[in-house]
Parts: sequence; C-alpha cells; structure tokens
Amino acid sequence: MRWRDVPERLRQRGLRWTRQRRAIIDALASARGHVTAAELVERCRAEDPSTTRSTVYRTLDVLEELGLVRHAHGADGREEFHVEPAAEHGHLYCSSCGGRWEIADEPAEAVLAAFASVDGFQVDLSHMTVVGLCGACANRTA
Amino acid sequence: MRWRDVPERLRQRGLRWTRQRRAIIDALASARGHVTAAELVERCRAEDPSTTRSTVYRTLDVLEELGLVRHAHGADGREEFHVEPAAEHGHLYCSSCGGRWEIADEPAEAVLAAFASVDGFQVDLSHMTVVGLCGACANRTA
DNA sequence: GTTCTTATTGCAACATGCTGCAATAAGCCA
DNA sequence: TGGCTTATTGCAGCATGTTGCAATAAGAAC
Repeated sequence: MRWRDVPERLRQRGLRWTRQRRAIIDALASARGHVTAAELVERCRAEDPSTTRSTVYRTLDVLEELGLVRHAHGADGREEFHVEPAAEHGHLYCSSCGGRWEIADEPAEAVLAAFASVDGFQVDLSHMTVVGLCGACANRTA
Repeated sequence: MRWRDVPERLRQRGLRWTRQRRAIIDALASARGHVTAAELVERCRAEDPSTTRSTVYRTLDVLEELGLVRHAHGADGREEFHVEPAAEHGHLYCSSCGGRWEIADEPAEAVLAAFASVDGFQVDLSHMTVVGLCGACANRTA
C-alpha cells in the first residue's frame, strides 16, 4: 500500500494535502485494478456529494505525475485509470463481443521489440488499447 | 474517387441522399488522409453555417458502414477519421514531442503476428494509436 | 495563534460525442 | 404531379473532459 505516504510526497513537492484529495485517494485505494474517471467521481460523491469533476480530474493528473496511477483510453476513447501499475500492461478489446483482456507478456514483448527495432520508438504499453476481433468472434465470422 | 457512386450505394440500402450528406462528402473528398470530426463540422459550416454536429456524426457512422471512412482514437482519445482507407494503417504518437507517424509495414506485421499467435486475435490496425517516446526523445531523456 | 503566500477548489463555460423525439423531406408509387 | 412511408434532420439535453478565474484554505514563518 503506497497510499500512506502520499501526503508527504505531495508536500515534498510543495503541493498540498486536502480533504478532497483524501477522498479521491480513498476511492482509488478501494478500487484496485481499473477505474474510469466517471466511476471515481461517483465513488467520491457517495462520500461527499459536493465533489466536482474538475477537482477529480486535476487530482488524477497530479497522481499520475507521482506515478500512482496511469491513464489509458478504452476502445471508445474514454479514459481509464490503472491503479498502482505494478506491471505495465495494455488491453485487448473485441469490437464484436465487447470482451476485454489484459495483453499477455509474449505479445507485449513482441510489440515493444517491433517498434524499438524500427526507429527506437519506446512504446508505452500501459496506454495501449488494441481493438480487433477475438479468436472466438473471428471464427464465428469466418 | 469512390465518392461518385455514394448516392447510389446509399439508395441500394434504402438510405437517402440528402443535401447535408452531400456537404459532408464534399468536405471529406477535399480532405484526403486524416480528419477529426470537429474539423469536418467546421468545413461543412464554412459552406452551410446551419450544419449541426449530430448530423455529421450520424453521417460518419453511415459512411463507416459503407467502408468509406474508418475511425480511430488519437492519443488524447478524440476521434479521427481515415478517409478512403486504401491501406489500413495505425499511428504512432510521441507523448514527449507530440510527433505523429504512420505505423510502417514491418512493425505492423509483427503486431498482427504477435496477437494472432496467442489466441487468434485479429488486430484492427486502422484503429490503433500507439503512444510512447520516439527515438529522438528517448535519447534526449536518457 | 496570527499572518502571508499561493496551491487548490468550485463555478461557469466550453469542446467533443451521443441520443430521444417531433418535424421534415427523400424517394417510391399511383 | 400528388400522396405515402419512413429515413433523416434539427433540437434539446445528457455524459465526459478541459480551462479561466475569483475565492478559499494549506502550511510555512513569525
């Protein structure tokens, strides 16, 4: 649990620890894995109905700079946040059945290697959402 | 130029050829390559200021079904349209310098192969935006 | 505890994207 | 041409993101 020392880390940078930020951290801590910003706003409002969206979005930006969350864009382009990104991973999305999976290590490494070898591009896996047809849907279509 | 027979193709499906759709087709025809929906709305409004956003979005959906455009999501999640997608291609985006490139054939094939071999996932390249650091920015950071 | 600086908040407003609904008009048929 | 069916439009309104600005309040200094 890295949330404990967030207040200190903020202050070290001249930033401040506020009631609102605590609410957002609480919501994040109880939402391991993935969350959308909208979900987070809902969770905060459950505690404090006066929560405003702009504050949540701005706090998420700050937390991303601290490395506590990473954002990506789902298949529809909406934001999703990875909480405490232990291992960076991207997502697969099937446009036919709507299924979602994390990208496994093998293809992830292949992707990294493919782009690195061309012009030294360093792919940010955690930001990647790959859209297409999953095996099952592809078979059904064929 | 495949635009010429769009009216006919629409009617074949029981759809209709309207003044508004003509404006959108005109805008697309003069915007080869990539366009955002917002740009398209602007171009249409230059001709006809009464153009509404919802009409443009709905028409783009129809044109996508006809295969005349394909949409993707840029690095910020906003929509971009590929006009007349001759060769399907994805995009690279450098989060440091903001540069954009089309994904070349080699890495594209590597990506297709990597996912196909795992569980038969068929990647939709045209929908893919890969975010990361370009070679130049990666070197500068290191 | 008081004071001061300024990071942060809440508000209002804007941009993009999507949807339900009543009114319009495309395209078919007589 | 006139009438009919229904696809399409425009409108209004919602959801998600973002930004400028004045008011608030964190936290350091006294």
